[in-house]
Amino acid sequence: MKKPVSDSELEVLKVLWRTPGLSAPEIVAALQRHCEWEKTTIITLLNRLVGKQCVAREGVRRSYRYRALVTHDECRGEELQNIFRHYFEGKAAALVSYFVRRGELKPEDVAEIRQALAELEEGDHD
Amino acid sequence: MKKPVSDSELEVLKVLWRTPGLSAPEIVAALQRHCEWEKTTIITLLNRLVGKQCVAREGVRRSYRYRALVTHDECRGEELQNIFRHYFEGKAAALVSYFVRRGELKPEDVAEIRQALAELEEGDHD
DNA sequence: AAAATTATTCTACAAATGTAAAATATGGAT
DNA sequence: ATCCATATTTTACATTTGTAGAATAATTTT
Repeated sequence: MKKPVSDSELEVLKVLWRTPGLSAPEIVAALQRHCEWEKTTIITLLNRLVGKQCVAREGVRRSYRYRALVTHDECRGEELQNIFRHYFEGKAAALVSYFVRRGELKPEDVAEIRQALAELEEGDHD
Repeated sequence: MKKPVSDSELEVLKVLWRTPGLSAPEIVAALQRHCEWEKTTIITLLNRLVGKQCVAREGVRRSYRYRALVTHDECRGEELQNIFRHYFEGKAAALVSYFVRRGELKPEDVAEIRQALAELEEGDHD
């Protein structure tokens, strides 16, 4: 059971997914371009991620480097699994139908989904 | 901004979605058929839901009746919106692609999704 | 070397969540 | 009227999350 990544922690992870190997100050800088968090807030989140083994820290004091130990997809997976089990009894189709019902799909989305499904069946032969 | 419903609270809500107007003891009984929670735990959750105005309580002491004030879909919406914004930048197609990539879609799912998309385009003319 | 700057750790604290025991109130049985 | 069973409220307490100030350590500048 992976520890869950909280919403705030996720923001930090996103930075590391984009650019692995950043230092804490670099992460802080990157995040502060878009949000209002204090430096220490961000570092707390970073450390919590290290504690959860979602991020690894390497190097020596004053020049630590961080990189994500969980992938974007893995993380989404965790959360989706959750909502999925709780709300859709694990049925992906129910989830998609849900979006369809709510009219949240734009024409491009529909096209893209069709595309994805088609590719799925491509590789499906035998 | 609706207050979010926690995972445990959700279980209680589910019971009320299935059968509106139950009393606390009835809710307890229903839940205990599937889980291990103590009576007081369940009632705490119920009260928190009332506090969040997700459940209404009516009647007089010793025979209160409860019913959900939020729908299944509304609740899913909240959570999905969230994960959605956080992980898929709000793109439903990205969500579907995700499932496709992970091979989580069974043939029935694919069929169901196609179906749903088709219906969507039906109603779409003009 | 002392001072200033910067990186990192510690400590803090409120709100939310998961979980439930203890206390109390009330209706029904005797 | 008293006691018992049951319904409801209070209180509790650990953990997680969001948020950050205070303290400390290490490096650079003067």
